[in-house]
Formats: sequence, C-alpha cells, structure tokens
Amino acid sequence: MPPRPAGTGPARRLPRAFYRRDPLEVAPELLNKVLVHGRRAGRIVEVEAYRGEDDPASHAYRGPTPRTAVMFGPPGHLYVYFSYGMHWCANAVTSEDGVAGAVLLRALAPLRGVAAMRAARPAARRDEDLANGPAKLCQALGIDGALDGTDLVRGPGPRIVDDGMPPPAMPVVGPRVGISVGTEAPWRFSVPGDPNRSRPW
DNA sequence: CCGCCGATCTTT
DNA sequence: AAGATCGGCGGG
Repeated sequence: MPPRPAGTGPARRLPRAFYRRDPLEVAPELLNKVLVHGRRAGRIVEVEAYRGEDDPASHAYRGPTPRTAVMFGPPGHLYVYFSYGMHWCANAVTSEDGVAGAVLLRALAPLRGVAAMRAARPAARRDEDLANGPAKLCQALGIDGALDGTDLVRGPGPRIVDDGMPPPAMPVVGPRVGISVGTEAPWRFSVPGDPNRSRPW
C-alpha cells in the first residue's frame, strides 16, 4: 500500500516500541512525524540524537542525576530541561528502561494552532520563525518543565503522531550544534530543504 | 543576510 | 564557570 497523503489518514500515536531503540535509529524516523499539544501541532523537521555514557555531549554522560532521571527511564516519555537560564527544550526519550537515550526536537513546521503559536511568540516575524529552534518550539507549543516526564504514548498532554507522511528517504545529516564536545558525531538530522529548520546547513 | 553580545539561572 | 539558546543591534 502506498503511503497516504499527509494529514489525510487517521493520525495514530507512535507506540512504545517505536521509542525502545537506539536514539540514532529513532531520530531520523521522527522526521515528518507530528508533535501535538492541545490545539497546536507541528511537523518535526529537525532532530538530534543523544546517547548516554559514551556520548560526552549528552546530559546523561556522567550518569543519572535528578535532572536527567527521565532520560534513564522508560522510552516514550518527554525529557524537558531548562537551558541558559531562560529556555525550555524537549526530547523524546528512547532506549530500554535503564539506558539513557533521547532525541532532541529541534524544529517544527507549524501545522495547527498557528494563531496560538504567534500569541506565545510575539518575536516571530514569519511563520518560519515560530518553531525553528529547540527553545522556540517549546515556546510555540507551550511546553515547559511542568511537562518533564510526560508519557507521550498514553494520556493527555504532548504526543507524537504519524499522519501518513513517511520520513525523508535521504535526510540531511550533520554534526550537532551548540555543543563543544562530541562535535565529530553526525547525529543531527533534518528534512532536506525545509524552511523551518533552525540554521543554515 | 550575517555576526556579535547580553540575558539569566541551573548544574557541576 | 559553562551551558543541547534566543533576539536585538549594528554593519555590509
């Protein structure tokens, strides 16, 4: 069966097993899935994979702490952290329970609730500025630390759904940004040519 | 369009 | 002391 045109099929939530894999496997497959929170929704167009003890750029590198507890927990939950004293950023937790892994959600193409996103982000001049960065994405959708640990697979609150659009066959791959170690690992993935990505490629 | 810099506070 | 960032400002 050919894939449905985007947005025309039943939007089904991603199951737990989707997340219970290495973040390097999950990350490119999250491209073109849809992040939904309340009436606001956007298509995921850029992500980065973070691992655990073998990844010096990861918050989980030095083992579990109160802050990173969710990263070590069961897959399919939301890891939200506070960045630079003023921003929130959100990850989908991957890997089996007890193993640290996460995919940082870096950029969305706004789909629904654009008016609410604009209200939440008065600084955005164009629609492409509403969610073209990990902290902008959280502002646009109203995600903050209160949602750290939320179950993406069950319950209300944020969720990730598949609306029928497949991930790009050849995602753009490059080094992660904003880090000073682990820069050699090409663990950033994006949808080729999408104008809602966070920086020039 | 691009680069620089300050804001602001948690974690190490 | 640095950090998985952003936006305003100045210059080209």
